[in-house]
Amino acid sequence: MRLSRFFLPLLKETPSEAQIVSHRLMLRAGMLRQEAAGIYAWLPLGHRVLRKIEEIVRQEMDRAGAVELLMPTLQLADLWRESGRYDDYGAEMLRITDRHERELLYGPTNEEMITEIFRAYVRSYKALPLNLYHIQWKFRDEQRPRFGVMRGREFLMKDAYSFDLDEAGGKAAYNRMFVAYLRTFARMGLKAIPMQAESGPIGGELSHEFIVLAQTGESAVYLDRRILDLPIPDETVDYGSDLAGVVADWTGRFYAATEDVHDPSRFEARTPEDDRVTARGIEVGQTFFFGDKYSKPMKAVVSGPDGVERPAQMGSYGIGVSRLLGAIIEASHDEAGIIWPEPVAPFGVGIVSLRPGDPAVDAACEKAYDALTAAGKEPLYDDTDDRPGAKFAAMDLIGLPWQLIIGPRGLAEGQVELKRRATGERQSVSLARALEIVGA
RNA sequence: CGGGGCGUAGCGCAGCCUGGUAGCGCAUCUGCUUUGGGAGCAGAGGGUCGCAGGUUCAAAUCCUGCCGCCCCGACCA
Repeated sequence: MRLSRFFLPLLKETPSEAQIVSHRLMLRAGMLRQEAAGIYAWLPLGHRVLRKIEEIVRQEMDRAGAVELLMPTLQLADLWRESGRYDDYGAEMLRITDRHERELLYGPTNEEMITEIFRAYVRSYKALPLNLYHIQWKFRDEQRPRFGVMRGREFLMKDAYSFDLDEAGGKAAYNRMFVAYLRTFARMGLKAIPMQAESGPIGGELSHEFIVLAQTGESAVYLDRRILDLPIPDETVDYGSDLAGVVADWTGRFYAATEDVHDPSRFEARTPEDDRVTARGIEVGQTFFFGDKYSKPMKAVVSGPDGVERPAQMGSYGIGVSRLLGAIIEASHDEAGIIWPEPVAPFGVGIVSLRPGDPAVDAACEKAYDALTAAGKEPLYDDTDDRPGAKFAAMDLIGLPWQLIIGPRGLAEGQVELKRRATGERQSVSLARALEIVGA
């Protein structure tokens, strides 16, 4: 992409509504525009990151055996009356009436709808286990939206729903999602720690919150340092095998709790003083196993091998896709701007032309642009007439992993400059060598 | 939902107390000069002062109501 053809409305000054660093940086980097409290338009740069995150989530869900579908944003109130949650949910649920006076709601989650779909088609244990997921916009009418995408009202969420015949099957499904979550967040460059959680309005007794550690996190967390060194299952993990051991490693060995459920005396009893860490965290996902909480009232039953019908054992598994943008920035930035982990960066390499119009500079930039494009590195080529200083500041702000700086001075000596955004490290090398280093 | 604050040009703000018909910086546009870490000079465009009433010869300014947004708390993916 040529910057002169892109839409990247950078702000030099910080809009006054933005309080936390991720919100400020997303606005300044031209990723996001607020349209109403907690409701945002995703500008091209933000949209590219959103899609990258979504794709990682999708790949890991598919790998774990989940099947993607897409449910609507609007749901009938009657469906929610079946589970009893229409009245329970309160003012957080956005309720809408159509021209026929039909009561609708903008879905805050989809347990009822997925259960309705399941019961319409699935009758036999032979179709199980089944895990269906979608990535869709949700709406929760927060009393006080804040922190940009970290706590918006409209947000993009991946939610998966597992169906099994019995509790053992349901817990195995839970474990598969648990492992998939470890992998998903790790692939985005995040340390997300599963912590014992309250299950809130979703219900159920088995639940974990996945918490990203960041100094600016919304809530305090307490954990055993050693949990940070536990290995993440690699891509060869066998989702057909028993994963209870992996889950037990992450949940049973070391203390980790959010402030809501923190128990100081247990923390001190289980964790040596030197390993006790108090930090702040951002919740990016939550897993629930809730058995027949929805399947029973909604009559989603399957026949077992014995011919007896019983309610499906269900779990649900959410990831805050749009919130992850904020969480990643909170965990990865400096004074100059964002530092994107490579897998979610909107572009892989920024090419900075220090003198557009100079034949040698133009030729070198074009060559780099073609090579990087061909190698799938998704370059962003700053071919504008801005001054060098402005270009450097812009590149640092938008946080691409690499900056390839090409100017007449260096080219005269056969060199370009390659800068690593994360470390600030620069090296002067030949263009060919620079392309080799970034993998083109 | 309790408490507080703010709505003036795309962004950041001053002006309001003490009414006299709107200003600064950045950004934008034009020209010239510049060009390796957010350039300089000269000129230009852009605002029903959140909305609706009211007071007044006159309202950004005073009064009333409404709307929107932000912050602290309670609550939450």
